[in-house]
Amino acid sequence: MANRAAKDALFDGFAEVAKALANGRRAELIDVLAQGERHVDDLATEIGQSVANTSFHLRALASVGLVHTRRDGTRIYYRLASDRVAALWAGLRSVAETHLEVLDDLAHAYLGDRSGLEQISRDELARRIDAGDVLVIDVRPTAEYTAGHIAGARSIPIDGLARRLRTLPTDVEIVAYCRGPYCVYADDAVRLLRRRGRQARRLTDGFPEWRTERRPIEHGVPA
Amino acid sequence: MANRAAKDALFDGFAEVAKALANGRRAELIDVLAQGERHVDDLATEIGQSVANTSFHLRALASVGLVHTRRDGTRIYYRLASDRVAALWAGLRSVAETHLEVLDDLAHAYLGDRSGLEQISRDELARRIDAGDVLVIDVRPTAEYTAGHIAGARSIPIDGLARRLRTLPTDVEIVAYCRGPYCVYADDAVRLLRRRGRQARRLTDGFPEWRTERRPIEHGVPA
DNA sequence: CGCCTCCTCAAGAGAACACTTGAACAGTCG
DNA sequence: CGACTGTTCAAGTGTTCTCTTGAGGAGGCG
Repeated sequence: MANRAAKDALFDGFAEVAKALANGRRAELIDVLAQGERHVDDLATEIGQSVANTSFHLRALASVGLVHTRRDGTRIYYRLASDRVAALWAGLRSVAETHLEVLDDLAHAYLGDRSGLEQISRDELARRIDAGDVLVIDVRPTAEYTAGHIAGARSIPIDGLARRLRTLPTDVEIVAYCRGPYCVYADDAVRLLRRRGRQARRLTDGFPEWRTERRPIEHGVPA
Repeated sequence: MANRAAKDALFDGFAEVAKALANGRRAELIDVLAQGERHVDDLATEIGQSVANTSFHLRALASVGLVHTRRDGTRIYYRLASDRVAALWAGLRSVAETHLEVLDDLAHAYLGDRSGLEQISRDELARRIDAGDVLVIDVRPTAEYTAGHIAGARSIPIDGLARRLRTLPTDVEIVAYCRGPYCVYADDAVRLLRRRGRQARRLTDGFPEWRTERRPIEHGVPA
């Protein structure tokens, strides 16, 4: 090998990027940021860590260019650097799902039993939206809805779903969606709705996948 | 958060896969294995490490399911678990290329000046192969050619190119390819050929990308 | 201008990682 | 069956990583 040191350094560079994803808390951050930008305090609560530690992890992500920041008043908002990062995160999940044996157990421990949980694909949901015979609810936290949501979806964060049940029409099927296939919010929503006798399914994956396919989205605060 | 411990464990699971890629030597192993299966001794030479250390890294990759093994005689061959792993590796490179600032410098230090190096896309190469007015040479080590190569390509490992120059026709353009965009073999081949007055270009990327697109490939030892 | 909020930095403890060396193991082939 | 080859394992050392605590900015708002 003519130039071993330079080759090693180059591949160490690629490894730096992998290293940024090689921590569960940073992976959670990426997963949340794939929904849209958020500020540090918020992210700390989201991943259940101290603000200092969250800031530290965000710096680790920023130092290899995976996230960018902007300031708004006293707050600093972080966002993914590009769709490529979201795609890399999706690829990582896909590989883990396919090849990492323990992942099934881990997923089952977190998600619980999904056998009675009916799902709907992005394609079918798009058709149903066009037909107009479906109510799409976004059960993620409000901040994520504001940062971007499926066009026409209504924001009903999972915490407020039970209370707001009576405001939902009874004559159409309800489709709930959240962050992605490993997010429990939509699961919880569908289970709750079905217990109350509603016709409900969850979108198989979540908002980032919808956006990545360039399907119609909207931004802005809930009505 | 209802179930913080289970969620953390799940994301630690995803992070395990990233951790497997989070080392320069393991990244080199993935890059080589994306060409096709290889045995441990061979891989150790390829990445410039001891056999023991290489075996250790391969175990790290195997423990998260990224690589599989098979035995043939006294040798054990490692291969990527699936195309998804190759795709993840490609995604990682793409993100690093786009977002990691130092990568340009690292790449330049290893690859040298590419300004005078003419490239050809996969699409165009496919058309030229159909037209039959091009000679495609595979300048990777023989083991990689044997494990799989572009249909119709001739195996001329870079070490033997100068010696075998006279066996190449002078009336067609030559296209050299190797492992991918960060591989120097094809660069060296094109530079050598052009110094000798031949018309030569390199394929922009390499064999794995060609295979991923399901373009025609062949297996087997050089003629 | 000074206080306040939000975020980052620095130091430190405990755990995990990378690579080396030398020994042990597992098949295979004569 | 015994020797050999190719591979893995185990122990050890120096380095890097994670998270905590408490102090130190940066910028806005009263």
